Amino acid sequence: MRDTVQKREILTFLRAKRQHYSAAQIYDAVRTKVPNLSLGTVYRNLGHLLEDGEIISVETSDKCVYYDGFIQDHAHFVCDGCKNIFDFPLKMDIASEVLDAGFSVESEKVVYYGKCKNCRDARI
Amino acid sequence: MRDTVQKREILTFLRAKRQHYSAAQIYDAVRTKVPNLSLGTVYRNLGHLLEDGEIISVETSDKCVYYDGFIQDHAHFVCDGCKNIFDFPLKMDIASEVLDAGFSVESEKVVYYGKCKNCRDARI
DNA sequence: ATATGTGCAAACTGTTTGCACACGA
DNA sequence: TCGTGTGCAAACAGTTTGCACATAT
Repeated sequence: MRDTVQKREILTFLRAKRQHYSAAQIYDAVRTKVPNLSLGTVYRNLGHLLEDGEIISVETSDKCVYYDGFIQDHAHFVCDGCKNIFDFPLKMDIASEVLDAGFSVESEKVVYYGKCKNCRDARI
Repeated sequence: MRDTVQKREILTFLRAKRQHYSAAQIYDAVRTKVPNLSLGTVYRNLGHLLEDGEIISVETSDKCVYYDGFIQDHAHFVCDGCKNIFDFPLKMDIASEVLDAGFSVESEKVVYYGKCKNCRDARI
């Protein structure tokens, strides 16, 4: 896997803040650094980075995938109100039945849905 | 919410087996009962059923959503090899930090990724 | 030098929607 | 009857891909 400006800037952007971005948001942001970046390139790089485990993805009920440069195990909370995604620690044991069944677990995703404090208080 | 043949057959189909189906698979299957069913109707009904909590959805890394008529809390295991989705018990405490933060959790989704026993043995 | 990445645009795929008609209550 | 659901087809949005060119190694 070759080292290109595009890939480097995408990864730098995703690592800069502990937030979660769609491909389109990444495209818009990174284009300020790499003006004629194309969306196809964003998708291709996100694919590579996912495969290499340099980023993770969050599938919400939303129609698009969100990407996360913070790759330590953690759970996500998706707010029904403001649609923000929050990180939370993950203290979870893989159900022993999975291992008993002879399955090998490579990764796990935990997503909570509900209302964050702000939206709950504001009744959004 | 009105009681229609289409809705009833979709729900019956999803409840018949403890499996997970895409909208297209549901469409194909239910069309044997309701010959001129349309895919739009399938999507509209899946939307209603989800809202009413009569079914749940599983977002895998796949591009389409899978629907599940078994709605007791449980985790899903998505096999990288055969792409099958398996059910497992969910024994998980919501991270206390979520509640401490004043967030209200309405639902949670836990998905494991890896290889099921067959695919692991067969090295698929 | 050469294989891999890029930009661009077109293609693809799952999903949504507007409309006229059908049907459940 | 009247409001909601349906079938159909077209529209949509996110994502993928083929191609010719560029670039990292």
